[in-house]
Amino acid sequence: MGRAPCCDKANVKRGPWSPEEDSKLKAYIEQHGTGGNWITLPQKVGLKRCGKSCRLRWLNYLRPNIKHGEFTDEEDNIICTLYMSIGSRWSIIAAQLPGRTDNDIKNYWNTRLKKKLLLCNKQRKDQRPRTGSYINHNKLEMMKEHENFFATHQTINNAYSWPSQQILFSTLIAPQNHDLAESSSANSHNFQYSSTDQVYFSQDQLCQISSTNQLPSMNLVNGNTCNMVSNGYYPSNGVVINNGLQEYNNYNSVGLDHDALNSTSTTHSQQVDKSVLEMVNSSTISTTSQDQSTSWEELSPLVNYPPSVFETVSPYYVFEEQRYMGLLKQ
DNA sequence: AAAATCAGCAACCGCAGTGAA
DNA sequence: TTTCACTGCGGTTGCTGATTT
Repeated sequence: MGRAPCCDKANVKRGPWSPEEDSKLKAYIEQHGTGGNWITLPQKVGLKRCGKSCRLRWLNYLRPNIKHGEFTDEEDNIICTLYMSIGSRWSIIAAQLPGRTDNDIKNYWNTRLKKKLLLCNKQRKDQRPRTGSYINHNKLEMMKEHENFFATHQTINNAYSWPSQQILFSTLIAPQNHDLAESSSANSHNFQYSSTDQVYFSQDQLCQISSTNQLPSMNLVNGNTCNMVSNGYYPSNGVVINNGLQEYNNYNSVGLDHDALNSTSTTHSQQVDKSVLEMVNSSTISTTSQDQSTSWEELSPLVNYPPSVFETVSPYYVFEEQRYMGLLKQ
């Protein structure tokens, strides 16, 4: 027994929207809003459409400031970086790209960006063979650097008192103290994440952390801007996820070493996001249909050890979801 | 020129989370 | 505490135009 359908499928129109339907829906919402109830909206508007269909049409096509067309390099970079770190959480990724919808980004990734990355990777493989000794040497160095970083940035790990205004930090690794996330349960309630892969920082702390970085800025909910932190994640095992295509050829990238990743010291391995481990273990990034699945081996060269990362590194990457959620509430 | 294949993308489906009753 | 309607999201489908054979 499944759940009841949201509408009478026999009596609703499906398929592409006509210009008339678009203008009806747009005019109604602009005048009256959604009323917080999509299910009853079609009836009010006079459309023979499912409420979910109306919602989708509005969010993906009709609402103001929707951006269609070519993605910029900067947008490519943001999508790549976030996908590599948080996976296919398209709504979160969309929150970083004003005017873009999650559906747009999902389609763009599946049809073009992924291929672009794979092509890029193939070219690199042809040009620059890997060596095991290089991997091991750099991993050790990275781990040492990482230890030093945390030793000198204790405020990041030990700041347990949070001012009221908070934004979400999502991390590739769980924070040193998982209670950080628990302590913000009221906020975490608003976001659908497990407590092990998120932690909240106040805006003050965020700006303090980001003050040394060199990456593009990002708009916060209150209108302030904050720079993206670092040029990649900085997980405790020393693996750094690159910030995208532009830096792609600048680093002596090495592939992710499965054994090394799984056998890092206990405290480190415990902090590696389990989804990453799953990807590594399965050697596959789950995408959509089977023929579109992407091998982790193929994409792993995006996981880099860029030497320059230590000059400006901060261990976390920021992203902000509330702007997008705000749009949804409009 | 026609058929087959591919690529892009809009739209749908169904699950999970949420909150009100 | 439970139930259920509703929303939001990610995965998937299928249509359409472009390209290749």
